[in-house]
Amino acid sequence: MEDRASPRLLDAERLIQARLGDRQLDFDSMLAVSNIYRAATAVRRSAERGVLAEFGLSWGGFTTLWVLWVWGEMRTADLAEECDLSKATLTGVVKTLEKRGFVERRQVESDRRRVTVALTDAGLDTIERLFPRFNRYEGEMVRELSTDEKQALAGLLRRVIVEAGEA
Amino acid sequence: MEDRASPRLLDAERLIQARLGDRQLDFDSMLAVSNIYRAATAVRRSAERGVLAEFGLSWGGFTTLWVLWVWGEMRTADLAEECDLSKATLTGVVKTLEKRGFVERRQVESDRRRVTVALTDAGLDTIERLFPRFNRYEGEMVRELSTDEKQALAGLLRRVIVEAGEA
DNA sequence: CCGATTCTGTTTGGTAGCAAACAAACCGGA
DNA sequence: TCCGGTTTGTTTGCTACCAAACAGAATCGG
Repeated sequence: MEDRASPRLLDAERLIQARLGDRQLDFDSMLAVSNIYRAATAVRRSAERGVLAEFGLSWGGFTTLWVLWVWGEMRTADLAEECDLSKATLTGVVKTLEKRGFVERRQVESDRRRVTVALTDAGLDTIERLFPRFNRYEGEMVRELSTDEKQALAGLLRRVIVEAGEA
Repeated sequence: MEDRASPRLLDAERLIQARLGDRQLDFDSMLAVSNIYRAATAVRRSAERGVLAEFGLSWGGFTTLWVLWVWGEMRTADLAEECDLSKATLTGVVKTLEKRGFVERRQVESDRRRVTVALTDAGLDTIERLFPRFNRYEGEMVRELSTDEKQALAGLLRRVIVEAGEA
């Protein structure tokens, strides 16, 4: 019942419960939220040290390439929105990707305030080679879960995203 | 059925599916992993802009205070481990918390390489006032979920943490 | 046209985060 | 006693990330 792959509680959780057990607190919500954060950190770290390191990309850099691949050339503001980054952060990420030769900036003729970002040939080649490997890695991160469980997880998280996104 | 609180897919997910639908990919795993990350970002951002901003604390700073509150005075290495940060990062976080007067470093007599970190009175006062509010905020982040769903979410994530933590 | 306002992306100034290099302290064997 | 090897926390050098301030460009009212 308490096997390695599916412990009822992590050790840390057990200790916290023991130390704070008599205080009045919303333990279920606390575990849900803190596990969201811990899982995200674990997943990101694992990806950056594994498949992304081989391509010299950070999580944010990968996300940006991925979005440009899916959506094509985009205005800076839309790209930031889609990558879930502030436009200030995106400026930096794009700068790094430009240095690596993966993307290029293009001035918009009709409105010279605007800038679009597009994949270069090298960037396209990279994301096309990288994405299948990244997707396989994603599968490994959740390989303990059945298809139904993956969908349930994504669905539960979706409701948290909607809720937290508004607050 | 497709109400705001519980959409089957986010808009972005729908678009990605439309654009990549004919490629061979593990869509379930992709959605699970990317929603983990998006949810964590949303939760962290919301907390930092809300309750944590009032106390001038980042997510990492809060975590550190919380761990010290639960566990008491700790060696640097154990604190980093428990906060899920590298020891290099922890040095910086502790430095910031020291500036704010929330924690203090103590040289260990028996082994002068070692340093422990402990809450100051101000730090203790802060975390005792902050934690109940933070916990209430956590409840709001997942208020759309029933108790069973919160536990299911935490349990599914726990298995991802174990898996990703090893890879 | 012209001035005020709005919009867009970048810069600034700060914290956070990591890996790798580092220095100091400890330890163990000769 | 001394000399390698190990452990511990910090420093260094880098990217990422944000909010707020900013500057240039567009736009709209008159």
